[in-house]
Amino acid sequence: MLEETESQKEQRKNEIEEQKRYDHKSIESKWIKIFSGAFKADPESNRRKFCITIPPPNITGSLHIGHALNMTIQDVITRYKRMRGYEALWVPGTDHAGIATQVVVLRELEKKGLKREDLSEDKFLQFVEEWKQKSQSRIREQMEKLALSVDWSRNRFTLDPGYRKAVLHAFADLYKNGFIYKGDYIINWCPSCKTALSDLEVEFDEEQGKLYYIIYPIEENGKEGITVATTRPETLLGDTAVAVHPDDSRYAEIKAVYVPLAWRKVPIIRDERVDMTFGTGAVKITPSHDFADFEIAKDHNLPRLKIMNEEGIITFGQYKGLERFSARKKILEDLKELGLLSKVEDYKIRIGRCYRCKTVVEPLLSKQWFVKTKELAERAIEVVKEASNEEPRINGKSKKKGVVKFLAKNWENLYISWMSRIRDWCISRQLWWGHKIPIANCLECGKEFLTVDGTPKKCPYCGSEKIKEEKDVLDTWFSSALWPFAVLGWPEKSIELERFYPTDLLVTGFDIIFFWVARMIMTGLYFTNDVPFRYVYVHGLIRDEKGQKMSKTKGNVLDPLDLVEKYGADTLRFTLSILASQVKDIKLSENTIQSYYHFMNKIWNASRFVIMNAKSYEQNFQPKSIPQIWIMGKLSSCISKVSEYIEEARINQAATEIYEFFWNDFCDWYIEISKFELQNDELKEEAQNTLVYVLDSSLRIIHLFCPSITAHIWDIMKKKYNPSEWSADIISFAEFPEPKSFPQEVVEMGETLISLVKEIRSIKDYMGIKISEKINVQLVCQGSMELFGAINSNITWLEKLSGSKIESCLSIEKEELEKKLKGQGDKKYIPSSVRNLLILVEAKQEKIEEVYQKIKREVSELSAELEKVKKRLSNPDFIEKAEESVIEEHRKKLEEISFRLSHLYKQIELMKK
RNA sequence: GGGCGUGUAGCUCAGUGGUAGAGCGCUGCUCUCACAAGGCAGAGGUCGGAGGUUCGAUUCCUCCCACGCCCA
Repeated sequence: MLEETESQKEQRKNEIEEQKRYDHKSIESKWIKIFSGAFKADPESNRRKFCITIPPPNITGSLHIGHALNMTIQDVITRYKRMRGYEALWVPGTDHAGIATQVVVLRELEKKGLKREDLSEDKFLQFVEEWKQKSQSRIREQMEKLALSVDWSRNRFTLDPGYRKAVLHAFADLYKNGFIYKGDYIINWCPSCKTALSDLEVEFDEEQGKLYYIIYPIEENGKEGITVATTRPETLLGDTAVAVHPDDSRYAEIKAVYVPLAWRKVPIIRDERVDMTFGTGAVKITPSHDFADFEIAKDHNLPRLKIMNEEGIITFGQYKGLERFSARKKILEDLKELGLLSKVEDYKIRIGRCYRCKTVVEPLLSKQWFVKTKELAERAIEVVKEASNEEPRINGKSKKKGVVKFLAKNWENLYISWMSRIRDWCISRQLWWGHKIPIANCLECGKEFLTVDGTPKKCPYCGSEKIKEEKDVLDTWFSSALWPFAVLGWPEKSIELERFYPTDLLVTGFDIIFFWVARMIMTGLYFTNDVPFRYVYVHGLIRDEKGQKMSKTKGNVLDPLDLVEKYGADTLRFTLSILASQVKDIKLSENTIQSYYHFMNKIWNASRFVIMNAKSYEQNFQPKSIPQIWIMGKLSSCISKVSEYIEEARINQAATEIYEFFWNDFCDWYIEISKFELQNDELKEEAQNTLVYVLDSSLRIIHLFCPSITAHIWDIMKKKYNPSEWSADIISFAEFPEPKSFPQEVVEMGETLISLVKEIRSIKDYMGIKISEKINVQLVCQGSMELFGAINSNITWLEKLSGSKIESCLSIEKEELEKKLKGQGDKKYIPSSVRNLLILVEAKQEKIEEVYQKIKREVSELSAELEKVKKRLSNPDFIEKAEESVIEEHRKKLEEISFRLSHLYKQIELMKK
């Protein structure tokens, strides 16, 4: 797949060697093409499987930065599993998003001067079809630019023919088994979208409104009666009762009142649900236009009277034809005139608005289809509760089958509490765009029947051809509830379903746990008798740098495509990964993204160094020097940690871990040290091997987050070194690195040597000595042969990196030490230490005073620390109860501090002389 | 009103029952042949407040304060 000619080889060589700066553009455009065709999963392979289905983006437009976060998380985990040897399938797709798409498309048409009323359904569907195709190709392009490892051959859409089958099958099954019913019910109605909305599609907010006190007279056209308080006076036209609390003595005598303006005589009913303290304690009951009233009316057998139509226009009496808010005005005027409006108060009301078009939602009585949820919810709660004590670890060992584990407990609680209060789910929508409800009615015998198998011409009961099909469509969430199994071929017994279901992980934002996650679990259990996914990872929302929600109207959106263009997908993905936290929203600014571009540049340049300096590579090598063993040891612990974090879906931790290893350990130290090893004939070869090995492993890890840059460099390395172990064509299919073990004491020796360099640099700095200026240093090894040997065998880089001339000895005579500290001629030494290594740094006479202050401060800090440690160690409870390792650490620390202090004290004394 | 979450360096946030971390910003030095989008060295925090558990709390518990979200 990646064969190349000699001239291409030359070009490649020049590219990495000549390009001093990382440039994402050409690299990413090359690799996203390769990635887009590379991840076709094979159901027939005999690897373990790992499967994710994407939360399908709506075809309302393009992807926003939240999608980028969501998809990055999925990709990191999928790529990890794939590199760990799993047959990984990540199914992409899109959602038709009934109401949302209809709103957007109608808006588009309005811009062209076309109104909904002027359109036929067919015409509209044609427009939507065009829109869909544009939107889908835009989404695909965006996803490809994010370098996601999805299987494009299995791309799905919630309204494609295969999916339609699944939806029909599901509806028919639920219908036949009595889980779907049709009924008159009060629902949320959007007069602008002209459709029913589910409870979840209404957004409630406190708004400033008014509370109106209206007198309901006892006599027709009278002035005396019961005063009721309401926030929606226009609904009084539909009142069929006034309710009071049974214990409310104020109204005990009154049996009936007249509804003003409508002049309907209605009973006073007594119901415990009435709040005696609200308003006057008497409330109007409008069964057809209020949820609570609907319930109360049902229990008291009150008539239901509809006074408003689907467009929010009054259909009753003298107010007929008035829009609801103008009707309110007119009714208030009329009440005032009659003296029946006794008071108006400012009042904060909870107003529900349509989540798509923000129109004030009207509770309305209407005929709708519902799914009975109680029974379905019970099982869906069970499977989450059962997983409650499982480890939050993907494929954790003790994971039971058939349960769903939320990877953060708080979401689990939220899910359970919501599911326990679930109401029947209104699934019919009065839209053009969606799955038509597969039901028809016979106009002759009046019976209702399913039309799942094509449209029947006749009624199956009486044979009449006069039938009427349902016009309503299904709630979008009805079809997306089937997503995890429908995309795998359900209801067919496909090989994919067999092999990849139940899926392993769902990654989603918390805002759709109820809309979607809960419903998938319910339908999954019902239809497949299994959970749809084993783990749910819930991530936060992306906000702008001020913590505000991003929205087009606020103009604070960050477009992922813009960001990819400017900084590259690798940078964006790494930034999102390192910021991705399981509990909190993410505040993202462009500045942050920019700073991680530096990391890409670092990867690029470190790779340049390795590729330019390592002429060959032998994978099976034994690191020789302390720095080599040190970096290999650090790499191993980095690998272990990253693996663990990924499996716990702690993406940010994993990203931080590799970032720090790569930059701080590999670049800042090992590469610097290797510059000297490469000039040493004895170490040269192993240094090259170490460089290539560590870079290779690092790239494989970073690949999870930054696919293109790592694939690009790895490809160059593969062609250059091509060891037999690198069998994969591209890094995406290479094995994830495995940790190896190295002698701990050597790794620690490496740390000591590095600390020594840091210490000398630091001393030089506060003495005001330039980096380029060399100073004399004497190291006293306190009798440790290992230390003495280590210093001598690493003397070249120790001297170069610390900017000093080092002399070392095993131990030093007391007199000689004092002589050095007191000074001889104009030479005087300053003591310092690292672990048990005494460092004597030659100081110039005129710098001594500057150093004195610094040492004094250090002494006081160290003394305080020493006291603390001493106190703790002399506490018998501590010795008795603390863990042995902790005590040991404290002892070591005590030793180290005392060692260090003793020299500093001496210095201060001597300085005073 | 109920529930959940958050409060750590100037800013954005990690993290942990045993000596406080990163990035950006800031100060000083430094173009050393992978990288100045770099390197080196620093300044800066009683980890929101008060109690409690513990040998030991920034971490666990309780209460309080502030902010945010969800539900009524």
